[in-house]
Amino acid sequence: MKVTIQDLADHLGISKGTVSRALRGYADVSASTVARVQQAAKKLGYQPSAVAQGIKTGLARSVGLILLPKSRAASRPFLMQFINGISTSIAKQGYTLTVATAQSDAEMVELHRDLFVQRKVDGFILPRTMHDDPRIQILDQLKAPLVLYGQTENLTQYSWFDINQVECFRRATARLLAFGHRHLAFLGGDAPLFYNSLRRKGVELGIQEFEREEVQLQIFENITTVPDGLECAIRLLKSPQPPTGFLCALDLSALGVIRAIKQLELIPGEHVSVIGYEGIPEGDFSEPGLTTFEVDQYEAGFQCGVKLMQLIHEKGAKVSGTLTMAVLLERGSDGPVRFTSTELATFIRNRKRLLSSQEKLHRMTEKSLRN
Amino acid sequence: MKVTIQDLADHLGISKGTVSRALRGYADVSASTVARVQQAAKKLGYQPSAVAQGIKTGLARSVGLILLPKSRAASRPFLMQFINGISTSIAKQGYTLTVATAQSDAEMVELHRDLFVQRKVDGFILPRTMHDDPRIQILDQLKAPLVLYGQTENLTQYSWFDINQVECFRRATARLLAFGHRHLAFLGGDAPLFYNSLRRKGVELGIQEFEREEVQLQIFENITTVPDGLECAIRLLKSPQPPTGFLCALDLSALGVIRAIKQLELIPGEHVSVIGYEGIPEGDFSEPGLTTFEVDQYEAGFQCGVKLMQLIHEKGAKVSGTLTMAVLLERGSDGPVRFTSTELATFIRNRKRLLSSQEKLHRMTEKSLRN
DNA sequence: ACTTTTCACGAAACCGGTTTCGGCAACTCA
DNA sequence: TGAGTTGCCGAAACCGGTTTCGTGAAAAGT
Repeated sequence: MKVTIQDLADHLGISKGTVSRALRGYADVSASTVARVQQAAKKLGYQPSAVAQGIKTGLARSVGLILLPKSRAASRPFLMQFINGISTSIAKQGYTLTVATAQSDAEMVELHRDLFVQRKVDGFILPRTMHDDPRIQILDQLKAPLVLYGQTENLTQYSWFDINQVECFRRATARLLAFGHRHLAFLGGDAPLFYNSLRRKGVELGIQEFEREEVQLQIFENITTVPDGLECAIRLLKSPQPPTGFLCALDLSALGVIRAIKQLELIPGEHVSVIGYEGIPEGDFSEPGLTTFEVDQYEAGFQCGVKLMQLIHEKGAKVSGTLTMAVLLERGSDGPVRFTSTELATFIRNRKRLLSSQEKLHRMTEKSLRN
Repeated sequence: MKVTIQDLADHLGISKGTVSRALRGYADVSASTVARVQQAAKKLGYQPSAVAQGIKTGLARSVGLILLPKSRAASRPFLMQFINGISTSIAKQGYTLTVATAQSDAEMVELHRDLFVQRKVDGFILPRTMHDDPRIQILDQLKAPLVLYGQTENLTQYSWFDINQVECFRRATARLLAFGHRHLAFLGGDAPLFYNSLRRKGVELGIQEFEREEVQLQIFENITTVPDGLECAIRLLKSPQPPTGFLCALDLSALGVIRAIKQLELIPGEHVSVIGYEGIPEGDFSEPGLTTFEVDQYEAGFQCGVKLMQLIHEKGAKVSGTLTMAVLLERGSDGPVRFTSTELATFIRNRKRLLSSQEKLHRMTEKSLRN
């Protein structure tokens, strides 16, 4: 059924060693033999077993990506394009991507170890880097090649790729300040993850650089889902000193903030501004559209794949880090400030009363239109 | 660095054959030896190389999933959960998921062949089944185990898992008919894919079962993206005999239809009804929310994984097909009919004029509220 | 014409496991 | 006590490749 190198050798009447050398391109095989072997291989549909090759070379020709599907909701949106990017970049060298899922942080670390010692993969791509990432620690011990998607401490020791998130959030902050907002809130994401520090730092940097007036900043952490963002924003907006601009570490929480604003019968982008980060497709369907930084996840995966291939193939290859930018998508969720924080608080407090009268008027309008 | 079975055998002073038998659980190894071996294996961190195992057993302990990332936009949304499902179900037997991407249909078929003859994977899961699917043909030749996510011709020969899409669309159609809609449009998806026939059949069945009055149905194909849906709906709604209800094979096109409705200053769910299929997250952020059938992609992946494991391990295992239901998410994009098709046409034609007068009233209202 | 080099290939070791086979020692049974 | 079992393990073959080594024949050099 399956044709092996021995079958091919028998068919040609030569030794399997010669067949192998012919196919691997060694110099000490005559050109005519090489041609005969290649032709016969094609005819019989022979392709060397990656498994058998791997035993001698020590390489599985696969790289690993391990995901934590359930626990952190934020991991979902970005992954598919990322996977595509990795997989297309490594395909050029005959590599494939091995995807596994862990149910807990502990299992995640084990899985990395197991997959590597079982030689199922030759290296890893680590997304969602943490502070003192336990995956890195164990892979260091095993001397496993790895590329970070994201940053961490001791960055010079590793290859990594990342978006300049500090700069993104510095710009986002400067933007809101330029719009006249003076009361800002930063809704951070997963506190243990490194990205969160970077994004917060960007906000702080943006405020620090701004020297015209006093700026108020409130900081929150672990706001990772739409309900999180919704609830947090409602609380803040009902407070005596509500922020007029929200900087959200994640699009998902930003979408929650937009919902909160609308729940209070305010207009996002007009009464209150929101900026997100990541560029998930949902942001294009909310009303108004979410202003956010769009990350090219395909490119990120692609670059991570390239770096990992270098690490695996060029022994003693130097590690390298790359920082790129995300592009700002200006949609409707932010804009020039309309109220100061104090005015906004008053506006929200009086809103109920105003609303009822507006409702009445609106019903009148509708009726008059129908006739 | 890496500890092999020989290292372990030397360390214990026994032969590697005995070590292997001890770890594989053969009966002819004394209990005490088994214990010693297991203990030493744990201490030295020994795990057999999957590569070396594979050469003898002929199994790579991996299953393949090949994607076509770029060409068809509709492939994106559902995949991440699906991947999670596969990967967790096969993890129990020590299997991993190998994901590869092809850039064209032809390359896709080649990739399936290559991955299997190279023994990189032991079987495949095939999503997005087509009519006379070329992947199936080649894998049949190779006698490669496979599981379909979706249906196809000659279904009894294969293991497959699918949602009862015919029933979903029958119900969707019955629902719109019960709401009083009599002019319907079906916006089909990728014509070569099998799902498209099934969903269309569901619509036709729903209409056929309805015997009270005459129903008009317009059918379109290859409406797979938001812009596709938008453009198609605009055209239909501006026609003399516009549909009052849209049945969309894909959520993405349904979201485009909703945009079209709003672009014409109509209210989705009130003036025109829309129902989608799949349950992508974007549907929850459009306004109104998209009424759709939510597919449990995780479960789908999980079941496909289970079936494939059976095929690979139980030789001569019987193939099996499973059909489940998606659940209807009633959000706001559909509802009782308000206009007949003719009335709707008139309404749309007169809308511009009405709008300007409404605008005037609205501005008055706003002004009165501000003071 | 004889030696030296080059060319092209076969033979065999090797990679890290699994599995078969055979045999020694202890144990059972007549 | 001797023959037949049984338990346990080592030796070796094997899986399908890669790579090293050695060698015979042809080509090149003197």
